[in-house]
Amino acid sequence: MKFSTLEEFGIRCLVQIARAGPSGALTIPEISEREGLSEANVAKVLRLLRQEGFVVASRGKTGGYALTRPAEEIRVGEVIHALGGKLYDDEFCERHSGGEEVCRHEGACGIQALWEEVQDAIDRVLNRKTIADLAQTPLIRREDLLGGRRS
Amino acid sequence: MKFSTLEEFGIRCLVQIARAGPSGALTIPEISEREGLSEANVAKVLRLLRQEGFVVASRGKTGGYALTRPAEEIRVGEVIHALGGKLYDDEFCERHSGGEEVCRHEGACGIQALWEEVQDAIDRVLNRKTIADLAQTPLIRREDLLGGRRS
DNA sequence: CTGTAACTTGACTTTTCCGTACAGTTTGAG
DNA sequence: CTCAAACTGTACGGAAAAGTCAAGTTACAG
Ligand code: FES
Ligand code: FES
Repeated sequence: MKFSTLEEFGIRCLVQIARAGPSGALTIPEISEREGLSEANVAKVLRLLRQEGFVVASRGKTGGYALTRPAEEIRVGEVIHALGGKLYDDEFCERHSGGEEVCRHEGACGIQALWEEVQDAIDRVLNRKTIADLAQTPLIRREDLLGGRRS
Repeated sequence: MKFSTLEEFGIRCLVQIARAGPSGALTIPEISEREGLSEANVAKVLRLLRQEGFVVASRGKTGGYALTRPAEEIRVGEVIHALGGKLYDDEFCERHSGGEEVCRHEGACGIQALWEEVQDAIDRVLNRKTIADLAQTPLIRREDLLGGRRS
């Protein structure tokens, strides 16, 4: 299983904006440069984030994107959910018309139960992390990792 | 995020074979009919399952697929892992050449840590379920669900 | 005012993933 | 021996995702 690029890049962009400070903002070129993505691609992701209400854009020469809420209040799960949909939705079982009645709507499908369990496990992890948690990196420097022992 | 169809169908096929009993086997047309998938697609999935060592095929007029191990010993996580790869692998960070050193190999990347956490949560759920668990459905009948209260 | 730097939008191209088709090989029943 | 029923492998076409491009709008600096 894997995340879509929209989901991943969405998180990355929000984290970068969060690092600009509580009332700071970043432009598309800035985010592009810092995250190593093309400007066009960043623009596409940010458009979705704006439509979903996570960021606001100001136009013009001094424009940029800013968070609509404090980074501490944006749960990662929200973003993933808004950008990527669910693993198991209500239509899921409808798409299978297998010959066995038991795997349709009889409520006794092991696959269905397992999928929901996985979805819950993922959501639990994603919902207890916020963008702020990801934004405040420990900022370990290479020197600390290598030569921290002596000298 | 979502599972690939190979991952899902792989599980479904193994569950069907498991229901044929410990030493039973099923043919492609049988699985196809029971699971509601095309025969060509079932064949494709089973080929991978065979190459990964989960099933053995016997050819000829009385052929079919059987499990190589008891269903109780096949963990769902194994199958997903063999068919779909990992959410976060070692090359993951190499694919990002962002401008910030901190999100490359400095060991202080919040995204990387989160992804691993999600991967672990998924694996925990998938590894405590076996194909046998999914194969033995409670077989709840519609009457039990509706009129179990009286009469 | 004017020009530049930024956001906005839709369409387009590329890539990847799925499902299917088909031509082959094997095996056992009759 | 013959043939039908099964597996095996490759190759093709469509659909969805991912990424790109170009033309337009907005707003501030100067
Ligand atoms: S009933 Fe939904 S997957 Fe089986
Ligand atoms: S995602 Fe790997 S270092 Fe940031």
